[in-house]
Amino acid sequence: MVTCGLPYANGDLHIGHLRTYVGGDVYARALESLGQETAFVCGSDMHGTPVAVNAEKEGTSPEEFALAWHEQYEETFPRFDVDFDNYGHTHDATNTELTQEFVRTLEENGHVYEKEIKVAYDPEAEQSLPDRYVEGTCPYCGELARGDECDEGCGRHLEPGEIEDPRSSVTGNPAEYRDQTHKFFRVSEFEEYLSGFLDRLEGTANARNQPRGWLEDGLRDWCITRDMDWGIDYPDVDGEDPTDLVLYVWVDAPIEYVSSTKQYSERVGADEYDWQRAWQEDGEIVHVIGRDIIQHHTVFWPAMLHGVDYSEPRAVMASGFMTLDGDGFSTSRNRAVWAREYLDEGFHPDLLRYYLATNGGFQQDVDFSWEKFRDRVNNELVGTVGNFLYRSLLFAHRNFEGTPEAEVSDEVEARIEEAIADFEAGVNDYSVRAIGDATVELARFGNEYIQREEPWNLVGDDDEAAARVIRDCVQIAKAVAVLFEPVAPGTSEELWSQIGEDGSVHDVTTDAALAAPPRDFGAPEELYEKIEDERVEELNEKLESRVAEAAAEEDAGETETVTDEGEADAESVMSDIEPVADDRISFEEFQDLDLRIGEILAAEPIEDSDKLVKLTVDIGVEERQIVAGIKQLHDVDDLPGTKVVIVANLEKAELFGHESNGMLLAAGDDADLLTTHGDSSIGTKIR
RNA sequence: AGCGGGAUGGGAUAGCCAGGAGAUUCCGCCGGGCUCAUAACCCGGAGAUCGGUAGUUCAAAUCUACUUCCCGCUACCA
Repeated sequence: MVTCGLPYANGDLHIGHLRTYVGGDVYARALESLGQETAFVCGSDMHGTPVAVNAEKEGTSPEEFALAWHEQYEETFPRFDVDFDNYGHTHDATNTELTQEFVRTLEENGHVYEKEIKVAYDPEAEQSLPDRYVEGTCPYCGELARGDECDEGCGRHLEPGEIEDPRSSVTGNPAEYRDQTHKFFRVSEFEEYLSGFLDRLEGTANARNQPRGWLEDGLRDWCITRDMDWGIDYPDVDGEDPTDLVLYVWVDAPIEYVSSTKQYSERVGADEYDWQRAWQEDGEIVHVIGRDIIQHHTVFWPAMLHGVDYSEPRAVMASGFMTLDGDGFSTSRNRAVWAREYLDEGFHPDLLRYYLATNGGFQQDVDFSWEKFRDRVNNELVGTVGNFLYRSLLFAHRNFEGTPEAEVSDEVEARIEEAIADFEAGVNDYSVRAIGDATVELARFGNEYIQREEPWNLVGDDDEAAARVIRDCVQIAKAVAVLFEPVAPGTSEELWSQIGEDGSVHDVTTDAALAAPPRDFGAPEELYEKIEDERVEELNEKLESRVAEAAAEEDAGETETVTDEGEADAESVMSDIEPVADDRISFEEFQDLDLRIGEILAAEPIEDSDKLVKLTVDIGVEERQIVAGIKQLHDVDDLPGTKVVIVANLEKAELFGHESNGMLLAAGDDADLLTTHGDSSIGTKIR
């Protein structure tokens, strides 16, 4: 039983997200290759306040909003060969019913109680304000804080009602507190159980260790209801509806793992896969998640499972995050490589799968850059794996029209067995990386072997010896197809048919790696293609200009329409003037800035852009081309002759295809240009 | 503040749980070979006292304690 953390139906998928899904898919496929009965399920996470709020912003219903994203995910995963046996969503009937059943059982077993708590309420908008929809002053450190946590200041968790001067982060209205009865899950009584559970838990070290500290601090009971419309209704208990609240999103989200398995079971029949056996009897459950949701999968979720007498997870594999050229992905700054963008660029999914699966330990953070991507594809997939396969199979085809009549040597048989053992060890260690590396190392051996045996010198001289060598190489090629299937399902399938095999490599087990290949096959084709340097440059330029453009738009004060986060918006509601940054810079750091007086010589608007203007600026020592987001705010024809202040040593950027070599300083949304009052000459340094 | 993860030749990484010849792989560098193959592949070499200190041990990258520096989490970002 393998599951992947549910994607939250609130935005596009980028390749950082894919790390978890590719990891889960590789792991599930590898289990199947080892002959294990496996179900691999997932679904979209539809509920929660961000979906409700973003739907409202777009003027649509939460259901419609979430479903649109759900459909996109459902379509995207298969394109990366992430092949779930079932992909559902938390709002479907199966999950709604099962979630309510879970909660009813928890109630029956005495794990839930009611408690009156203070809830923030916006009297003007007539709505209650759950979680982070409240902002105010932290009672401990006096910093601006969210309703549930002092995120900027001391980091303390805040109980409802604690925060001072509460305001709605949506409307800015002052909030008041009202008493409301909520349901609480008695997590605290599971402490002992969970402590034992963590001792038994397998998977990555971060997932096993991180929750320990939390447990030692003592668990707080968990409020499992929210006062909003979007979500799964709190179920009837004893025939009565005890509350008109909905369940907290983290209650119904993990239950989707079970629901999705149930749907799979119902589709293929319980003989084929029995969800109840998997979840309530002797199933071995492996959760593959991102490391940000470790707590939910190692504390709340096992407690819930235990509370309803289901099986506990055997392992949690928590992936590290991804960075892009060393910095974090940022959806709001459009600094990301999007899943669909990758495919639109025409890259084979196997290339990214290989990179994500083997570029570092699963729990390690991994950096992505197009350069690194190119290097690994060209050196390892093309140079090592692809080259070995192509040279071997081409040689076999030309000289023997397929697999030569000969026995596999003991050496090669032993080496393939070793690769299978490595593969299996990777599965047992929850190491996606080891699973992938086992095959690449086998191919590396293949290259050494063919080089050492030099069959090209044997042909015509000692055909029998040549036949033996090539027979070995074809066997290695077949083993590569079988063992590389989890990481590279698409190219492995191609390879499988290249060596003349019928059926699908997805259906065979690792035993097939040692079985004889078909006698005849045709000329092979190259499985992997090199990525050229120009291509990498192109991709980097695209990324840079996109980021620069997003930054320029933000500078121009156009963030309102950007759908995500909402937190940036919230701040502007609180106050029109940004507070002065707490972090002071040193005088030396200030001196790093090369600020100069310049004069605009020429200005022309950039086509297709709302606000960008291309300027030629004289900065004394030279003339510079600078692109600035000021078109709407100034009459472009009036700009020449204006003295401005520019940052001369800012790194170059490309915006809308135009190089910008420096930055113009301007104040606020109106792009009020900075200039001088005296007669400082052009090129004067500002200090 | 607490907790988690990390620190390994110039760069990037494996090994650590189950201690054992001065350590993996990829890139880069130097030299050689081969010519079947996608200017690819193979062989050899230079280069690291495995963040630091102290300990356990016949033996420490690996275990223990302390310490420095990065990254993250702390209850809704994969």
